[in-house]
Amino acid sequence: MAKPDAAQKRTNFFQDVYEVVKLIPPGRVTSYGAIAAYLGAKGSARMVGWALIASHSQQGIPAYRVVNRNGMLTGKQHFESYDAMQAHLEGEGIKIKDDQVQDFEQLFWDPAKELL
DNA sequence: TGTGTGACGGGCG
DNA sequence: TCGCCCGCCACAC
Repeated sequence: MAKPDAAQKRTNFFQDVYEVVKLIPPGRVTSYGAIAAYLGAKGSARMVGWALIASHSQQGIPAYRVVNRNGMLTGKQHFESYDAMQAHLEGEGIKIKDDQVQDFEQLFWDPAKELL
């Protein structure tokens, strides 16, 4: 792989998470555990969430399409604005009620299943 | 070098 | 049924 630059000292794990998140189709959402499982880091969903925090340094990372297993926008407070995450999701036709994605099971996008 | 933290998930009382 | 605890691995101090 490309030699690690001082400015790009991110591990492949982070980049891997970014790639998966960028593959999430509009109007769809996924969970941290699903991405972690797809990366083979099942049980380490926390790492995915950590990578999403660092995703702010990168562009084209629709982190707002990633929610927890309950479909709740747990990471909204990490966005530019407290309601930015909800606004982005609603902009794609996703209904949000009380920081929770409506019809989450229907909008759920599993990378290990859809992307395969 | 070691300790603590964290946008989670699953299990147990 | 609701709530609490433990486990996972990478990064920051």
